[in-house]
Amino acid sequence: MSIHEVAKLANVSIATVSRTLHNNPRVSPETAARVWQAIRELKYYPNTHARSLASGRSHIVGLIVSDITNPFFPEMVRGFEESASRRGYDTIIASTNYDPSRTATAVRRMIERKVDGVGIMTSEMDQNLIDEMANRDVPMVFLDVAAPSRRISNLRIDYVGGINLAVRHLLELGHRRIGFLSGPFELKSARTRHDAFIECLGGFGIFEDARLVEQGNHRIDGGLAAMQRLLQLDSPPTAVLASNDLTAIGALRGIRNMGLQVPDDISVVGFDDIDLAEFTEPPLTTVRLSRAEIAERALDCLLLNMDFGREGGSEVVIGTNLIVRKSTAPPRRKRRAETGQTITPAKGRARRERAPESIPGGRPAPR
Amino acid sequence: MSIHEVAKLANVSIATVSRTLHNNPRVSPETAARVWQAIRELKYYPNTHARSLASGRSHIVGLIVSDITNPFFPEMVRGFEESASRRGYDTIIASTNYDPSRTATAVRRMIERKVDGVGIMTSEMDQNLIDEMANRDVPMVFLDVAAPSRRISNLRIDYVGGINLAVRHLLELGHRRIGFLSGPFELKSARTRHDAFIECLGGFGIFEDARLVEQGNHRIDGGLAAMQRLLQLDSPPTAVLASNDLTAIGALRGIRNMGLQVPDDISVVGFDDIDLAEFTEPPLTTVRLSRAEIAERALDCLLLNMDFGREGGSEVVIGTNLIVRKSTAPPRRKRRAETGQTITPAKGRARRERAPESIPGGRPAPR
DNA sequence: GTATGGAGTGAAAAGGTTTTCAAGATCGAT
DNA sequence: ATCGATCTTGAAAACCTTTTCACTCCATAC
Repeated sequence: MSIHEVAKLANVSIATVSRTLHNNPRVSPETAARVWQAIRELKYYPNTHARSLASGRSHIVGLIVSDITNPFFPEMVRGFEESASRRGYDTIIASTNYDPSRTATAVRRMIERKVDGVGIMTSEMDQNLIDEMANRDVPMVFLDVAAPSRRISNLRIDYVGGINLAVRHLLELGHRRIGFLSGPFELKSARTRHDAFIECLGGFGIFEDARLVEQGNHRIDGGLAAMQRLLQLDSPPTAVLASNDLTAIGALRGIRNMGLQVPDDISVVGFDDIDLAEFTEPPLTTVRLSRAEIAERALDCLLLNMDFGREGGSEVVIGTNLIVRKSTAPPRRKRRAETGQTITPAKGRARRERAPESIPGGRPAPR
Repeated sequence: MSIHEVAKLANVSIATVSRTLHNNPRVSPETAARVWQAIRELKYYPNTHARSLASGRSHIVGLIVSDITNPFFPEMVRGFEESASRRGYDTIIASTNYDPSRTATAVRRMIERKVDGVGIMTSEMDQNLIDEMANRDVPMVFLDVAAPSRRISNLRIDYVGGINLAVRHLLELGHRRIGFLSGPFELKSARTRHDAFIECLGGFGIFEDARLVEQGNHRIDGGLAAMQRLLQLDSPPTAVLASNDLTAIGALRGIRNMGLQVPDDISVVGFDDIDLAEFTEPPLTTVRLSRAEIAERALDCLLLNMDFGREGGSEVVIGTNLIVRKSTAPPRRKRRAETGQTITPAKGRARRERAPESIPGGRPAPR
């Protein structure tokens, strides 16, 4: 059943039906009413394929993520799909699983579907594939990858700001020996976070100590293992910052496995604020990075670059802020758990940097 | 750039190009070679919209889930997208967020895109919408909703089997007072799981005790609250089975908050085996329900119903199995935590059913 | 009474592919 | 040499919509 039957029933031409469907003001109210009536009567749904073919716009946006199974992504996917839907676009999704061949397939599919834009939320993307799309004038938006260029926008995450907040928070609590649990260095986003950490520490006048950085894999098991290595040091850190929340959760576990307590023995700060962070034991202090905002901005960028043939891509900064929960506290203070459980004394480890000097340029610790 | 340019370059008609693209055996090898060469040379990608329009098949499948943010779904989405992609289909996704209007929109979009099939992984779906699709002969596959019918398949999850395994496991450990943390009864899937539990208990000759069932919301907070209510009972259960893992995780937390230990004071069993279950504290014993399998079978059903115009839908049973981790143990036995922590004695609560009678029809408890 | 202009509508082309039907070429058999 | 069968190819219709252009009315202005 097509526009023709509607036209026949409403006793108009198909052109008029089409115009009516698009609320074109040039069709008279009476005619429009008749047409809508016919549409309802026949339960007519326009054929998007014909539509795309004729108009050249598919009203589909693509979303490529590296691993939808990583808790960071579902919230983003949902936001993206929601935003897109609200603006009249359908979302076709691809989870590449870090596999280049799957990524290539995904790109091919996007091109074949003539997507009106694509969000690329994985940093591991072959330049050839990007070019392939660029050549076809597909607007793209990346997450923290490169400078914007023709029809290519970039969402720049304010890692430095977020990590600064986290580090300052720890410094204010009195920590001086702060460890970092990085992600896998193959991942650009992991490197960026790590570099921000080092830079930030430098900014506070604290020298880098390579032993305090351990590499995880952005998953729980990696965080656990990395934390265990850190705890093996002669003088382990009194606080650690993790490259993402999953890593932090692993760290929480690693610390508990050693018979230590968070935050009394060691403070832990995560990054991302995934849904789960609120529910860890103890609830995780973490740097929040709003996935909904990322999604929304991504769509903004895409639409901007397709609706007006505006050539230049934009760069928009995604802010971060610190969510203080229960996994951070001043160093070396013991306190009783609310449940009344007896506390295991931290097994005698050498500690240093006990002196609560004031933070360079900061205010005194809150307690 | 279209099939025409390829045709011109290869010096054949567009019909031949089309045939070549589909590996139609009636085009001679030499011609085919020439055509492929031209395709490569021009980097030609077929236009799927034209293709869909002409052929009537869109090679798109839809996937409707209730909330992609629920950890149960991402793994399924990934599996679905992967399976679909492997078979040459793109996936358009919709997360309805339990909102009927969003669901309606989703269905409308699916119809307009002329999806070749749709997986409906939310039990809350208006019959009108289903009819709308059925009238258009869209193959559908549901997760545990109704009996199969014309072009509608159903994946039946063996809840009863899984819950039986769990209950038997607990009985064998010596538990007799087993609580149930249900999901919200508005959700059909929650009711199904609850009913299976009651039925199963009956099968083992244990009477239902309504006080041992508390309702959560299939999320962590709901599980926590429900568990707290359960612990308020004069004689709380020695083990609880949760309607899903998130609820179980909440229960874990609720139990710990009361100063009790899992599994020493109370055993907890989850349902689903989400990725996270392996990483809870302690690791969660749970009934595994493979999302990858669900996804794969869903596609199977869909393809079956579209490729051959096979009218009848299928019903396929998705198996479940028990993954025993560390959250279950015999009741009332104290043991020291490996960490050497002092154990808080369970605050003097009345307990019953201590007698380790043998399980009706079961073998003796393993220890 | 004739231009002028705008509003409302329809006819038809265009968009890129699949698919049917027909035709030409080639080959083997008679 | 002719007929028929088989293989290969091309022409053209069909899929459903958007969009341009042109046309008809009708009202207004001169």
